[in-house]
Amino acid sequence: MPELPEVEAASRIARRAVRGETIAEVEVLHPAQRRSLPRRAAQALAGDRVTRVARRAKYQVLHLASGRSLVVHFRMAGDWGVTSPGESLPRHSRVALRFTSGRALVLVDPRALCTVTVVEAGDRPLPELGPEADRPSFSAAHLGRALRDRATAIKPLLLDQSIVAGIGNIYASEALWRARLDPRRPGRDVQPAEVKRVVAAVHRVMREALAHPERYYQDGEDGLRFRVYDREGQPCRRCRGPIQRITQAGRSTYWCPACQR
DNA sequence: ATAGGCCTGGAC
DNA sequence: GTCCAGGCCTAT
Repeated sequence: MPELPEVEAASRIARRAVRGETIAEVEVLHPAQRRSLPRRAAQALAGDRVTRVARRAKYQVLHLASGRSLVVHFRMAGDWGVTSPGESLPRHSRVALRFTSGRALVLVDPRALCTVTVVEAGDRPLPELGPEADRPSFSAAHLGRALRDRATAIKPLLLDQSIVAGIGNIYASEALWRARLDPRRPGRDVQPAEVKRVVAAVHRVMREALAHPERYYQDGEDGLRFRVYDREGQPCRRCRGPIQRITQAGRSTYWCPACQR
C-alpha cells in the first residue's frame, strides 16, 4: 500500500504502537530481507528504544535512543501489522520488531521486496529527495524549474523522487488525468499554465488520499476509486472516451487520449 | 531510454 | 503455464 498517503497512514500506526517501546529482539523471517538487514545488524538493535517515528516521502524512520535509526521502505507491497502479547503473526510477516512489552510491530510484505536498514548516528539516512508532494513547497515554480530542458515525458518525471517525493505509479496517472495533460508530453514542452494545473492536481490527489487512509485502494461505491488507473478500455469519467494503457519507463500509464492533451 | 533483477501472489 | 503488480537499483 505504498505511496505517500498510504505510507503516512502506516507511519501513524507505527507511531501509536511503538513510540517509547524498547526493542527486545528483531526477527528476520524471510531470507531475502537479510539483504537490507543482515543478521548482525538485526541483533545489534536489541535494547534500543524507539524515540520517534517520522516519515519522509515513502520512507519511514524509527529514531532510536542510541542515535541510530531504522529506515523502512515498503516498496511495492509493504504494510505494518501490530500484534499484542502472545498473538500470532499475520501471513507474509517478514520482519518482526518485538518489544519488551510483548507487543510486536511486524513488516507484512508478500513479495519480500521491502527494505529495512540500520543507519548509524551521523550517517545520511535518505537519498536526495524533492519536496513532499502534498506540501506547498512542491510549487509551480519548483516543478517548472525541474521540467525545464528535460526531454523526458512528464509522467516518468513525476515519479522521479529527487524532483518531487512521494508520488507513485497510481497517483501519477491520477494527477495527470485531473490536470488534463498528456502523460507523454516532454517536460520542457509543458507550459507554465499546465505546470500549475499539474501541481494543483497532485496536491488534490494527495490530499484526497490522505483524508481516506484506507478506502482509496479498495473497490467500492464511495466514489473514491481511481479515475483512470487500472481502467483500460473503460469509459473516461469526464468524456466517456476509452481509457488507454501505455508503457513508460517500464511502468503502466493509464490515460484518456480524448481529454488529456 | 530501455531491460533486467529482486520476490510472491493473483488474474487469466 | 503467462502476464502483471503500488519501487527502485544497476547495467547497457
